Amino acid sequence: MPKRVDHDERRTQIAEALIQVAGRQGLHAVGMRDVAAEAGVSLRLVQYYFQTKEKLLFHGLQHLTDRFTARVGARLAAAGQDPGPRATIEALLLASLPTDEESRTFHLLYSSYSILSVTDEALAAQPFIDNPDAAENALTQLIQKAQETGQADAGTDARTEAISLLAMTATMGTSILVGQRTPESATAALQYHLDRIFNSSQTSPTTR
Amino acid sequence: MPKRVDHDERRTQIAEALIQVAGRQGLHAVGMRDVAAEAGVSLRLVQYYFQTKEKLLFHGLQHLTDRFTARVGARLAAAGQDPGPRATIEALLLASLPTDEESRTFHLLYSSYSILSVTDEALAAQPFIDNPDAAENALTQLIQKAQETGQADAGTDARTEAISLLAMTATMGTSILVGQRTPESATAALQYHLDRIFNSSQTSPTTR
DNA sequence: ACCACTATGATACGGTCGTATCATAAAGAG
DNA sequence: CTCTTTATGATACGACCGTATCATAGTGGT
Repeated sequence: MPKRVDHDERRTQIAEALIQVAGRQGLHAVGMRDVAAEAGVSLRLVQYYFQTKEKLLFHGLQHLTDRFTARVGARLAAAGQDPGPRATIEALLLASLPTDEESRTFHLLYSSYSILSVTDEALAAQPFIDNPDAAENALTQLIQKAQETGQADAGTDARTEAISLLAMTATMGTSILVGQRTPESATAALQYHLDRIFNSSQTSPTTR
Repeated sequence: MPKRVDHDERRTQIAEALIQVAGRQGLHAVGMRDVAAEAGVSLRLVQYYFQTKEKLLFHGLQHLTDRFTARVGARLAAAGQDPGPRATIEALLLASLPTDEESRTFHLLYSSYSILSVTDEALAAQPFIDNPDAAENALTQLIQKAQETGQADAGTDARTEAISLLAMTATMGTSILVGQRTPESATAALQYHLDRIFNSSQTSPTTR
């Protein structure tokens, strides 16, 4: 049966299997045999494409961030072109909340990787989010822009507010994940702060 | 050498060994043999006091929350009696940040347990924080009280602000843990919001 | 003084996991 | 059409882990 097959495609398929099973059992509990079974291939094949488990985990992480980036990008595009700073921020933040199965897996695995990287220096060396400050900088600039155009209260510290929004969103995501909070209440809390930061121009309907 | 020994004391000793080694290697990586070695006892003894690893983990978690509760209580006591709502909130929040080795371990293990409980229903069934809403309710009441006495801006939603402060603090803690943020910058962001919520009565000097 | 029970040690067992080895079927090159 | 290379399968190995078993030393009760 061995035809000439696209390597990258195969690797992607296996990486997605890893993400699937990790989302189900937890990242710590996935073995190479689980991944192989989930992908519908033999254990040997997983070894063939990723020589070691460590490399598989790294690639899976990479694939996860790629998919997440694409997802956020799609949400932004869905918000329309130039939807205004507030709607843009809303799209960014709400896209990060675990509201469906895919984003739930995203959040769980991101958190798992983060916690793992505290005690695993090999993982910590991996640049596992493109740039940890990228989102922070983007939000800061959006808020500053809104302040300049009078859409946002000029009296607030844009960077601190950006940091705060991201921090809140992260914890809200985890709270949703563990069942302590509903997506609705998390969204409400975020909206509360957006209402505070931005002047009362109405919310873009496409992002609600 | 077997004297009559206090069981609870022994269990505590072993649980602390678990916390120690888990803080070093990560919760997922601790084995019973590691715990035994860390406690300076034999593997058999760990089995003797905790029949199964699951029970050991549960007890370790329990012990962790107890120590954390005691720590927060000590911080509150150190803030003096009736230090005012803002100082009390400051003490609560800052006590949760991983600023020293002990609180660093606390935060790491709490986070690990939380993430683990998403995919481990036995852990999820454990009531692993006394009451998840206890801190939220406490903060809400403190803010409300300050609003009634004019110490805080009456125009804010006390509960949402409480939720937000706790959410921010949690993420800040993780950020400090992974080295993305310094304790100082985390504190500064929290102070920013306290300054916003509370009227400009100066901060209690004992908590800075 | 002896007995029964608590406390501790040494070691073994079955399972799983990551990895390695051996084998071989298919496909492109000449 | 062979031959080399790529792709896949079956299986084995050594390590480790949680747990169980067997043994025994010390101690309190009577």
